Amino acid sequence: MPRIPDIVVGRLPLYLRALNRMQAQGVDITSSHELGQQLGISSAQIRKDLSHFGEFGKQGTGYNVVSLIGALQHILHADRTWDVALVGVGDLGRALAHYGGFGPRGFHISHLFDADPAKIGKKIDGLTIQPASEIEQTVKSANLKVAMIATPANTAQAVADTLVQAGIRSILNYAPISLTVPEGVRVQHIDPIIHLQRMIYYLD
Amino acid sequence: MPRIPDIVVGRLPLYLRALNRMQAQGVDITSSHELGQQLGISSAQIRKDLSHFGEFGKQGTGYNVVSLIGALQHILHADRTWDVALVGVGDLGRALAHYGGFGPRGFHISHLFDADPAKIGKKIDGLTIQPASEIEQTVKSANLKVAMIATPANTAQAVADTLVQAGIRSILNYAPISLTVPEGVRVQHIDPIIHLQRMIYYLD
DNA sequence: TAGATTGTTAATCGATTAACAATC
DNA sequence: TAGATTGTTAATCGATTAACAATC
Repeated sequence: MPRIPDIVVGRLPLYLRALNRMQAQGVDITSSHELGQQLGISSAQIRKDLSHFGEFGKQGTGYNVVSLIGALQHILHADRTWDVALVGVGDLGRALAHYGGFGPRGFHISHLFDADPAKIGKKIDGLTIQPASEIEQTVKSANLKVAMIATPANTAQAVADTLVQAGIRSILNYAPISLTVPEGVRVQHIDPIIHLQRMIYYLD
Repeated sequence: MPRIPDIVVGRLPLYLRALNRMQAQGVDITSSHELGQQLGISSAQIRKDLSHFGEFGKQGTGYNVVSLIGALQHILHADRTWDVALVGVGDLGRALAHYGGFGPRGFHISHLFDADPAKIGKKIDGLTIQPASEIEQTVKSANLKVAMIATPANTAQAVADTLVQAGIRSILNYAPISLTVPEGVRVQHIDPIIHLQRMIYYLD
């Protein structure tokens, strides 16, 4: 497989989400044009992106929704279930633990951690909250590769360091801070303030 | 002001967040190099981005943290408080309503809406949940421009249409669906699945 | 077949980076 | 002054788009 630009990989999940929606609505076949309209992306870009990975369509017809979903899931490694550690069980962490959208898309929150002694041992949806001190050993023995951080900003970097130390390679960070991680570890940041500020620039 | 590329505007909030952190740590002066290291961005890019808006540094010295914060807040329109409507008060909506990070950054959740009759009239942090049927009138009379959607996917587009109809121009969407909005309305999507899938591609 | 859409190439467009004169 | 860092220009790099032959 040739080197794929990050920006191309980043769009594949958007295609997959739109295709899943089409499938749920009973659509069998789609085209790069239709997909592009739904996503606000040009049809040429969609065809170009897909062409990095193979040929998935049929001239004159378009793409079979189900088989393109399968192909994209395979490319993204979303054709299996990934266990995920969640560190920080405050309001946001609890909302994430309850969120029903992970399971159907192949992610399973398998472990919860928190630093607050009052929370240790409590259960959320049948999952027991473990002390933060157990992160390293637990993540290692469960061989987890994916984690979410939902702690306050001031502890997020230390948590990330511990997670990486334990073998985590993908971190979804909800703490409002830029995390520094070694080469080979991926971080994605979710900070609503950043998104809001990107938009209010355009307001008067 | 010349036309600024979206991608440049999109980085300003990241600069602002890093600078706020520096200020909290008592740092008075920084440089494009230091800022870039913290964010994983080249120093040249930071200087180029800022140069779209004016001259904020001093040769040989760098940037005064406090005054660059002020300049960026002004550019982004983050030097005032924006009232925000929140539609959908499930687990996630409640977590957002409780989140303490909005106020200090100039956002104030001023109205809550939900479609569930059982929730109407209940209070969260002193704010009464209003019925979704009141969105249009309330948003208009409060002259709100910013909203967050935290409803299920199947109602998000209808909610967005109503919000836009009522004058909302910036939507932060937590529902896992691509929203379609008219020209002149900005949408930012927050969907953890998308971010997770972007990362697992790189795992084996 | 006629119509439609893919996959791909080449051209265009835009963003990033390197380098340096200006200057604090 | 000597050292450092800005703001900016020009060069490089990469991404997007337009266009079309291939073909279902």
